[in-house]
Amino acid sequence: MPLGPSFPDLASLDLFVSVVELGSVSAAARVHGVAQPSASSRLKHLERQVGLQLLDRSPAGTTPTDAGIVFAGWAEQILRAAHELQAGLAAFRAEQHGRLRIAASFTIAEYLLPQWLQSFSQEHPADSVALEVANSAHVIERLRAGDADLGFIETPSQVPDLSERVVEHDQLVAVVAPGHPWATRTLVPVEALAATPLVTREAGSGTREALESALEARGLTAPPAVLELGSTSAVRSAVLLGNSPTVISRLAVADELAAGSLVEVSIEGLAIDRDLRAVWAPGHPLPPLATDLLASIG
Amino acid sequence: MPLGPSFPDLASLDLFVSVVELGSVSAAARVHGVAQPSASSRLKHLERQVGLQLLDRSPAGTTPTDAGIVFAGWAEQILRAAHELQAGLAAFRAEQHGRLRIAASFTIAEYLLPQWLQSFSQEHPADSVALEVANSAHVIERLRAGDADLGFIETPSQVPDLSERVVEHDQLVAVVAPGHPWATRTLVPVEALAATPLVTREAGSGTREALESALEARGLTAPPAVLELGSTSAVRSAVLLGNSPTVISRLAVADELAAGSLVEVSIEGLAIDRDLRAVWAPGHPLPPLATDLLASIG
DNA sequence: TGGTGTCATAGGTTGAGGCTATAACTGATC
DNA sequence: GATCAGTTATAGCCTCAACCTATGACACCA
Repeated sequence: MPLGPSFPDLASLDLFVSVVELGSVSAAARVHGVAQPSASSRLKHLERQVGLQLLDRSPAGTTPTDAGIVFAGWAEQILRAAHELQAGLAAFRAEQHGRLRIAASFTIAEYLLPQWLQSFSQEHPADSVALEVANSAHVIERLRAGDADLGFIETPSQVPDLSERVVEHDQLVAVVAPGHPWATRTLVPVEALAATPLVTREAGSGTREALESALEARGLTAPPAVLELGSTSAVRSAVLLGNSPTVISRLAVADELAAGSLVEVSIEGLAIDRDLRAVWAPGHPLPPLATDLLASIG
Repeated sequence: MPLGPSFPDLASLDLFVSVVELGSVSAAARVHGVAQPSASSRLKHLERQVGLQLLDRSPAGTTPTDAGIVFAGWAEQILRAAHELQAGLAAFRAEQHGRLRIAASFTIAEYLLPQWLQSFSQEHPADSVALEVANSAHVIERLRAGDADLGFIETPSQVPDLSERVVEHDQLVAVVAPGHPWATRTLVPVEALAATPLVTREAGSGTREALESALEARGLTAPPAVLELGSTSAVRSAVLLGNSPTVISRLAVADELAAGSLVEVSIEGLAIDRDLRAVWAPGHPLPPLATDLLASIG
């Protein structure tokens, strides 16, 4: 569902947060490279858009109202996500020209990497990171060929010839809409899952593969996909409307599960854990930048 | 630090995600209430801004490229935060006219409530929620006066005359910049903290109070504040630049800690836990909407 | 071989938002 | 107390970005 027609501008939110931080419209205007009257008018427009008084202005400076303080917190969440996108974008654009070349699988690139990249770029403003996204097999290829310094993959098996370190843990989980009959059951048998058509994300087919092999290990075949979609929010709408479950990386639906807009279903005897691992070629010694990145991931 | 000058528009990101979901520029244009050529040109502009080809167009429809898939995932994170802000905003505007009147403390309103409100408004599109933000004492007042149906507070002590339920757990943590000497120490004594000037957020003074009373319990007085700031990102910059620690709600810095842009410091013998609690007047029976909300919080 | 869908281009119009210049006010300093 | 450096708001002008309608080119299905 689209955003409201008069939703505030990213630039205005950014400007507003700067005003709260700096205590002055003029100072914020300077930081943003615009004239003070422009900033002033943008802020007035912002307040009219949201229908709240956000700032107390005085000839001595500007401070947020109570509503403004809370609003600034909410706006910061948006801006944080925006900065992460910006960091990811820079890495995408850098392609082969980066000082540190990363190849990552889809899931990792979407949900983990932006945060890493953003904090990395804050600590190493001079060094650019190049990002390439591909399935796990291709990531390994790139490392072997020396076209990437550091890879991130999600395959369950170990890779010979490569050094590795587990950096994160993921699970495939079954989720349904809150109104679905499964939502209230404590345990659903595997057979029921295998017999139910699924909505699938089907971007990196790594998740699909993992589901299939887990079911085959129990002598079952994976259920047919009733729909294959290209984005998480498409999956979410389809699950909500279509009454079908989906099996998807927990990372992709962590927020929905926390908010309760999707419900996790325990499948009896089916736990698909997978380690997300950093990998690199032991021949080429790991560049210092890569070591720094791995260290900051924790 | 401000966003880049040519950062994509929220509306364009929203449009792009819709295209990925629907597989068609025309369909996305319809959903967004704009003409197809406008959508087409906005998307082309978006691709020029980010410097990447995001879509494969054909007379049969439009599908995202690999980069487009990942980009859509990043964009969805921004849009999620935007929708949360929108839900919070609606609650702010509703003031006294909402069917469910909530009064919440600053920390809860900033970091927890938007997510709850968003999933709630999806499940109850007809019912509006009114939000008022105040310190914990004032929240209790509003409940007693019957001006609010449900309150959320963060005071450590129990409140007589009110029913309550713990909904979340919070901690005050000490954090420093990654380069700070404390960042590598395993344990810092309380006395060192009490002797060090702090940067503080100082929005809801609940956090300040909690720190003071915890220190006083050990016979210490709280350190002077070297700076009092109005927003989390202001605190973050001050901590990074000024080499001072801060003591702040873990909720407020959870993302920074995860990304490694701030580092948590364990203070010896100082653990300030506090329960975040929903409270309501037992006299007035809890409205069904409030029950639903509490249930979805989990 | 229409018909219905897709997307792109062209041309014209409008309005939002920017800038400069100025005014009104506060608080600190001399 | 007067001046100076700081703050924000208003007025007027201008430009360019973004929209819409109309049209064209191409693909797929019946």
